[in-house]
Order: sequence, then C-alpha cells, then structure tokens
Amino acid sequence: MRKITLKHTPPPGLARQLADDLNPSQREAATAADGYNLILAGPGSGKTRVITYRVAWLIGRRVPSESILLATFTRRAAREMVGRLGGLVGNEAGRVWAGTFHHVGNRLLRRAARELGFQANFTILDGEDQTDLIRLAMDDGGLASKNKLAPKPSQVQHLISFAVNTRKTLEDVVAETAGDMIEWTDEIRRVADAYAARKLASNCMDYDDLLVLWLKLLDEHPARLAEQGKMFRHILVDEMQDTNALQIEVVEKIAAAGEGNLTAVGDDAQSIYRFRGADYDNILKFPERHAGSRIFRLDVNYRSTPQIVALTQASIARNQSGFPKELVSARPDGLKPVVVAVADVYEEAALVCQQILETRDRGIPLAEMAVLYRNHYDSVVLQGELLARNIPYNVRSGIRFFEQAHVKDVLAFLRVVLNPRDEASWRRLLLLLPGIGPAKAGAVYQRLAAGGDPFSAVAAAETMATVPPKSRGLFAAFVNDLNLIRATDPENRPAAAIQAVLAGGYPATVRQRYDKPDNRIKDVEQFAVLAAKYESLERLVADLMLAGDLYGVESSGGEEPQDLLVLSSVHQAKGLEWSHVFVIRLVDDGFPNRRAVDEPGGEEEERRIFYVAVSRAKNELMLSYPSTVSRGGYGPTTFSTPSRFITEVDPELYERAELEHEFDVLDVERELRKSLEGQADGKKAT
DNA sequence: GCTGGCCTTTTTTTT
DNA sequence: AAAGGCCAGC
Repeated sequence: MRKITLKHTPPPGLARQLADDLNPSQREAATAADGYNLILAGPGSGKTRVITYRVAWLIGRRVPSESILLATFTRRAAREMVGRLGGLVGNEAGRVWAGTFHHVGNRLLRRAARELGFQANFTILDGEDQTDLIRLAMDDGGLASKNKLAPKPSQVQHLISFAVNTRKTLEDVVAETAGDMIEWTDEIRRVADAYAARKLASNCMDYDDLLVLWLKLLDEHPARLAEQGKMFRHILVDEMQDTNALQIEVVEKIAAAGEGNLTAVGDDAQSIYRFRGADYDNILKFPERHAGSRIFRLDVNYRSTPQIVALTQASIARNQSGFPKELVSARPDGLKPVVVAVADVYEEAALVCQQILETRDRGIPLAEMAVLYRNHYDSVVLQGELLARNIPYNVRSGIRFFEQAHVKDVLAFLRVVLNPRDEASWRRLLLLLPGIGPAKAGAVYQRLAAGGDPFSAVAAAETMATVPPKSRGLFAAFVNDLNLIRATDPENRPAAAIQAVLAGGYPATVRQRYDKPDNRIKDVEQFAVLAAKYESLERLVADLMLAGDLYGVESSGGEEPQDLLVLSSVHQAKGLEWSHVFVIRLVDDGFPNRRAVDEPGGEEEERRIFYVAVSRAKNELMLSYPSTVSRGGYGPTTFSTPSRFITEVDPELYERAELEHEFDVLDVERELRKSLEGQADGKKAT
C-alpha cells in the first residue's frame, strides 16, 4: 500500500512573531514547557499578549485547538483574546474553548444535565431570580421571613453563594461573616436545601450551580472526569487572583485527571473580587500546591509612564500581604498624576467634562479616555453633566441591559418557552397581570407544575378558576399571547418570538406599569435586533444571562456616535487601558468604601482596587475628590476627607492642582445690555 | 388575598 | 432616588 504523508505546517509567521513581538521574559513564559506554570504579570506587562501567544505556540506545536481551555474572567476578555489569536493562527482561534468559567460550565452541563437530575434545556437564574426563589423557600418552610431579626432573603442568598464559592460549610460562613445571624444557622441551612430543591424542580441553575454542578459531575461521574481530562489537554487560567476555591478545584481536578498542563496567569495585587469568594492564595500558594511548577515574572510595564507607575507602586507598597513587586516602566517620562480638590460633586463633574473636552481638542479621541469610580452611583451626577454638554459616553456599571425590568419581562416569555418549568419566569409573567399577586401566582404555578405540560395546564379551565373573576379576561389574553409566541418557531427564531411579545398585550402592560414606557418598548425592539443574530433560543438566553459586559448605551444624540467616552466602575475596568484616566470621588467612605474598611482585610482589598484604577492610565491620570459629598449618594451633604489612598503616599509623586474660578461676568453684562437695548429698540419701533 | 399608597431603608464591587 | 416593607381598604 502506498503511504501518503499529509503535511501540517505551523501557522506561517508564528515563529517570527514569537521572536519579534515578545521580550525575552514574555517569550520564556509563552513558550514554557508543559506542566504547571505560574505567570506573575504586573499591570501593563503584556499579560494578554503572553497568554495569546502561548495558546498560539501550543497550536503551532500540534496541540489541537479544541483541546485548549482558556478560562477568562469576562466574556469581553475571552473575545479579545480569541480576536488577537485569530491574527496569529487564523481560523483555529475560534475552536479554542475560551470563555468564563460560568460560560464553559454552562456548555459542558448542557451535555450532562441528565446525569445531575436536570434537563438539557435548563435555564439560568440571575441574582434577582435567586432572591425571589430564596424568598419563596423561606416562606413555605414557614421560616424566618416574618421575623424582623431574621436574615433577609438577599443576605441568605449571599451566605449560601459565598459558602459554595469558597467551598466552606454554610455553618462556617455564617459564623465567620455574619456572627449576628448565628442563631439562624439551622434555618438558613434548611432554606438552602429548600432552595436547591426548588431549582431542581424548576430545572433552573443559578450562577454558582454552573460551577458547583460541574464539580459534582467530575466528582461523582468518573467517566466524565476522564473525558474532560482528555478533552482539555492544556488549561490556561487568566486573572488567577480573582478565582475562588470552587473554580480552582474544578480546573485542578481536570488537569490532574488529564495531562497535567495548567498555566495560571495573574497578579495578586489586582485581586478585587473577595466579596464573591476570590482568594489570592490561589495564586500565592500555586507553587506549594504544584511541586515543580515554574514561575515566570513579567515586571516591565509597557503601558504607563514612569510617573504613573511610581504612584501605583507607592500605593500598593502600603499593603502588607502579597508578593513584593518592582514594576519598571518602559516608557519615556510623562506628566505627574494630578490631584485636585473640588468643592462638590457638581464642580467635579464640570471639571472632568472641561478636561475631557480640552483633551479631545488636543486630538485625543473620547474613546481613549475613561472616568473610573468605586460605586456606580458615583457616576450619576457626571452623567447629567455629560448629557448637558453633549459628550457621548458609554457606561459600564449599574444595571445591565437584561436586568432592566422590561427586558426581564420579555426574557421571561422566552424562558418559559425554553424551559416550561421555570418557576421564576412564570411568576414574573403572572405577576404582570392585574389582580394577580404573589399568592395567586403561586397557586397558578402549582397547577402548571403538577401537570405534564405546563402550556396545556395554563390554558385549562381549572387554572382559570384559580384566577379572580375580574382578571380572567386579561388572563385569557395572556394565554392567547403565549400560544402566538410559541407558534413563531421561537427555538430557532428568537427574534420572531420577541416580535410576537410586542404584538401581544405586553406593550399595554408596559404603559400601565412603568414610567418612560416608550423608551422601554424601544429597548425591547433593540432586544429583538440583538436576538436576530441568534438562531437558537437556548444560546440567546444563556448568552444574555452570562453577558457581564452588556449594558444599556446612554448617549445624548439620537444616532449612535462611534467615539464614546467610557464611564466604568473600577471592577469593570479590569484588564483595560486608556490614554487619559480620571478617577473621581476619591473620598474616605467612598473610595475606600466605608463598609469595606470595617471588614478584616477590607482596606487592603480597597487599596488593590485603587491600584487597579490608577494603573489603567497610559499617559495622564487625574484624581479628584469633592470636599463635600452626600453620604452614600443620598441624604444631606457633609464635609468629607480626601481618600487615604491619596494622603498616604508621598506628595512628591503627584502634582496638586489648584482650582481657580473664572466667572465670565463681562459676557453676562454684555448680553444683558444687548437685550435691554433690543427691548428699547423694539419700543421705539412700535 | 390583592392593590396601591405611604413609609423606611438602602447602595460596594459581578458571573 | 429607588426599591422594599407595611397597612388600610376593597
């Protein structure tokens, strides 16, 4: 028999790019041998580049793209890396398993849902849905909810979630983080169990389930563990400092079952997600956990000027914990960061706007500038000023697109079509009907859940009998709408289903219940446009629930301008960079957050958040603090002190700017004279 | 048992 | 400034 050799060539130019585009330490990290590798990468040191090139390097060495798992922190980071990877290896890039832990967990669990007692069409609960189900679990267990001293549903939710993510027992978490609730421990445990049962019965998973059930699958189904070990021959974890115990257990288990190739990349100084169980020990103790692992350090900062780097270094040096670092800027000298005291939040907004306009006049596009803040509400006053001055911007904090009430309503229609047992969504839809409150909604859902097919049950005469007489007409219309929606082939054409929602009774509901109904209906139309890109309802719904970076766009103009200023919480700004960065509202009690500093380790966490904020700037950095703010964004204004993160560093490291007020009084006088003269002229004429 | 209106409290950060 | 809790009335 004749032998034909099929030749595979590595992506053209890859070797060249590895040689040209990386400095020696980056290259060493990117081309590290198989096994356990830890890459410690300071801000601006080319972390994303190194990960991307490492994946390209693996692909160049014949590792099949689909056997590489690249766990990122956000969807956006995954998209960016896959995009850059495409430039190196072409189409292969799209075959890499790149996404957040939750996203990958979702994909894997779709295939294995039945082994865990779920159906493949399970729906994902967002935070609000979780709180609702926990409230129900509290109510029908006859637990707590009536007692004022009892933990609130949202607190119970947080405790349960925190325990899952840190792999601690609920009992320990209550004792450690909510000492005042310790007497409720048994009740909370029962609520947790009831909540889990509810999710199972309604075929829903919350965010945590996407991880913990993934782990359960690996633990209880050895065949799945072996399968995933084979499937993921190389695992790369980005932002290792923000992973929690649960996530680490998952990847380490898979790596151990497979070929033992795990590369972790991160920076312990940028660990800012402690509130959801992130533990920078995952990065600090990586070498201990994996004997023989290699450590690579990237400490040249290509992003920021030496002046900006100096400030970031001085700040983070105040933290006791963490690896000591020496980050060196590779850039030429620039301007010192500027610190400005302003009278109040309005003056701050005016200052930032003026600086932004002047910077734009100097040729820097708006998209190269960002305003960062600790808390979402810190942006509200600024947004008003930006609108008034016609500066287009994009906000990345606050309520996400799909979390808005009207979008969630429409999503609830889609979700019940996808998963007819989805209790949270049925309740949401039922509660929209006048005359139906929590109790009636619960009774109707009982009927739906009892029968085999919720859609025939909802149309049954017995169900109608549960509805109060005066609501029956609207209920019948609702059932009719559902049928019309289901008749549009929603599974494959989700956009058509949204159009059907708009064609039914829902817009009338919006007008009756919500303020600004026209805007909301426009949002739903926008949602249909977004949905038109999908040919699978399941994908659309899951993507939406897992899209952390999707926010409503706010801009003054009607049409969408390309060049947008970015407003972002520091958390959402992670991994990004801009030429000019403004960090606002730097007052003690605000940034650092007042509640956080009371917690053990809280101040250091806040300082890391500050570190992340200032290290986003490439060229210029302005820090501002109002001398008066209203506490927490509401209530009366009081005097405030500048953030300790400013006052604790050597004043030589920044330049203090004095604010001078120039009142253009002459202009007003001139205008006044003119109009008075105009009046006088007018009188003469008549 | 539901609704709507009035009261209080809350607001950290997000997959 | 808005969401959640509470109460009176239907």
